[in-house]
Amino acid sequence: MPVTVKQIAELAGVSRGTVDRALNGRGNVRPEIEKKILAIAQEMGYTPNRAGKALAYQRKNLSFGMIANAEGNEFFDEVLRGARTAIDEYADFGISLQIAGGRRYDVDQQLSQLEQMRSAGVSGIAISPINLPQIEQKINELIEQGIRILTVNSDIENTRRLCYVGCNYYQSGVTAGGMLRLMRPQGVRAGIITGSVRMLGHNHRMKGFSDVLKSMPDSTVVDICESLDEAEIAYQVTRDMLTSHPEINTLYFAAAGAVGGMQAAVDLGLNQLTVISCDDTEEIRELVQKGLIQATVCQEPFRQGYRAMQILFDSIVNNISPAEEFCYMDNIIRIRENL
Amino acid sequence: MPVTVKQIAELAGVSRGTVDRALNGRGNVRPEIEKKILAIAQEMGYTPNRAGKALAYQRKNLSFGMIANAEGNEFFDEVLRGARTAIDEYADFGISLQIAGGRRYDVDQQLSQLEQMRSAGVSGIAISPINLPQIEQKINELIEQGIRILTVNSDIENTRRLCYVGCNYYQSGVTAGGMLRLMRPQGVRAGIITGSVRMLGHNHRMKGFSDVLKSMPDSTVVDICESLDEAEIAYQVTRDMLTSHPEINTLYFAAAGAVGGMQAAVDLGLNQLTVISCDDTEEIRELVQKGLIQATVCQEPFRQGYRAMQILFDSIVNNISPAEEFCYMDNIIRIRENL
DNA sequence: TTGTAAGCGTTATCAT
DNA sequence: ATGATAACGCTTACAA
Repeated sequence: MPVTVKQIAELAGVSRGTVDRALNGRGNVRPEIEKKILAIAQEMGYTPNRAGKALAYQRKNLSFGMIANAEGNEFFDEVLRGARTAIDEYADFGISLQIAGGRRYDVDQQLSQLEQMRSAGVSGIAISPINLPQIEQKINELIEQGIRILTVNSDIENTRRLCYVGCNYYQSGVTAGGMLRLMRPQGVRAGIITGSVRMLGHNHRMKGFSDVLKSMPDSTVVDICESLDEAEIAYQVTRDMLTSHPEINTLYFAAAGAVGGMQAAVDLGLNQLTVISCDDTEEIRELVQKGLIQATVCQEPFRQGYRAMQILFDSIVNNISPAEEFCYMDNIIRIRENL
Repeated sequence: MPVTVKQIAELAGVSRGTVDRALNGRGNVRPEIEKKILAIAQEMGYTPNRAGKALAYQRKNLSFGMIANAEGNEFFDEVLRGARTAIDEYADFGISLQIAGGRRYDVDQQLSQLEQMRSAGVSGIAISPINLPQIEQKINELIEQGIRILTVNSDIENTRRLCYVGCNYYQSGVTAGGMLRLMRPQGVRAGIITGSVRMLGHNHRMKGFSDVLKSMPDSTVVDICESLDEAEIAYQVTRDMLTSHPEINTLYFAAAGAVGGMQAAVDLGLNQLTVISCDDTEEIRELVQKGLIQATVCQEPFRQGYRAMQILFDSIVNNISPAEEFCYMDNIIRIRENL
């Protein structure tokens, strides 16, 4: 039988209002009474009833924000779907979700989106931040004003963000390397196609992949090139790489770009390559289905969005801080048979 | 702004009580009024507020039951953990969980557990059933009396159970076969160690695995043996199999038994085997870590328990039937690098 | 500083 | 058959 505010009030010989003030540190309670109330609550193992809270919270009309600058990106659509699913589960708290999309890598846009969220009065924000000092500063400014902020999918330093929710990029690379180890245990000549060497996550993936490679006999990374996440560029750089390094027998796509890149391999008539990629967009799935990609390492985008909202909720509504600073998703291996 | 019973009542010109009776089919409402109310609710897109419901449900003191006869089984512990986690999230509905454990394969025990749940007045039961007619009959009897029942991890036929929640065994076998395809694309001579040929799930796994093997050049299943999920038996039958078929280069453990089986392989000095197993108990993880098992195909036990409770809840509290008759978990591939 | 009372949405009981 | 009312637990505006 769970303890209620009412019971605590009776035991402490005060009213429910006073208990509420004490429990939630709203002030205006005589210190000795406050102590007594907290002690009783502690001893009886009081946990607020979620339903009661929800009903009362409705009138507050809280809202959360999500900033992910990746218009029409299939991956981020999943993240958003996860976020919406979580928010739907908080419907009885009257919490709504504001979403800001837009172009990638546009600093001014992201700054103004943050500002707009602030003036809209959101209580918390999940953001996939551009890794620049101006953004750091703006984030800290909002946090200063009491807004809870966490990062999703990519992280940023020097801020007091609640936590990071997303891929463990290094381990993603290690896992890709592990699949390679099982498929081609030696004599690997790998070409890596990354998104951008300026993207921390992509670099961590490459590091993880390379670290595994180093432990394998007679295996090396031959070359690295950048796709900038564009199919045409991916096509060209992959084609160039494969042409100038005919010894390459393995490709690792550490970011988007597999579609363009594999087209190059097909055009060059290379069908003995071992290929590993990231994520499972529709296009990637097709390539896995066709056998052009042997395995792809995925990062649970849905859960990223879901967990992000869950953590904001716990922080704002229940005043519970995230258990870990880094909330990593699982690195899921997909092959043709378990797509 | 969500619609409430109160609003519907005003619009229909009746009291909240009447709306409640109409909406929940409790009877005692004039048919014309009932129709009108339902129409309004439909049109306005009424969905009951979860928090309000929770508060009201508290006094009902509902309870769910879980029957899994596998005392101290690491796998089922995870299923139970998932179930408990879900129930904790329904704490504000005042729902509790009754768990029945005990010995495996004891029909009388399971029958009496079902009976005990009934007399304890549970509203729903998740059961990992023994696949026998007596159990079928008992399950149908309870369902007849209004108790919602679903199966977890193993299924049973000829019942009106809500749905099955658990492993897609066939696809689990296919996935294992897929990993083999990537690691040893041809010339496979496979030995399979199953749990029991009387276990449907194990058979489906073998079928899936064999189907993939058939599509691979020069590959066959050499022999199949039963471990009965006991380490010592697994040791002996694996040892016998490997001794009488020295051509075996691949092992597939379609159930528990990998620990005993791999001990046999080690004792025989066979260290070039490709080995695939199921699940990720502590012992399996060790074997993967050591490199004796290359990959293991897991079935999300936590989520099985969690989903089972979620489906019971939706059925009982929200009167929503499960979307699919088969609620399959994902088949997760684990290798050393993403354990 | 503290208490009172109303309100959130749903359900159940008791009158009518 | 229907309506009125209270109850669930929490928050808060207002009164004392």
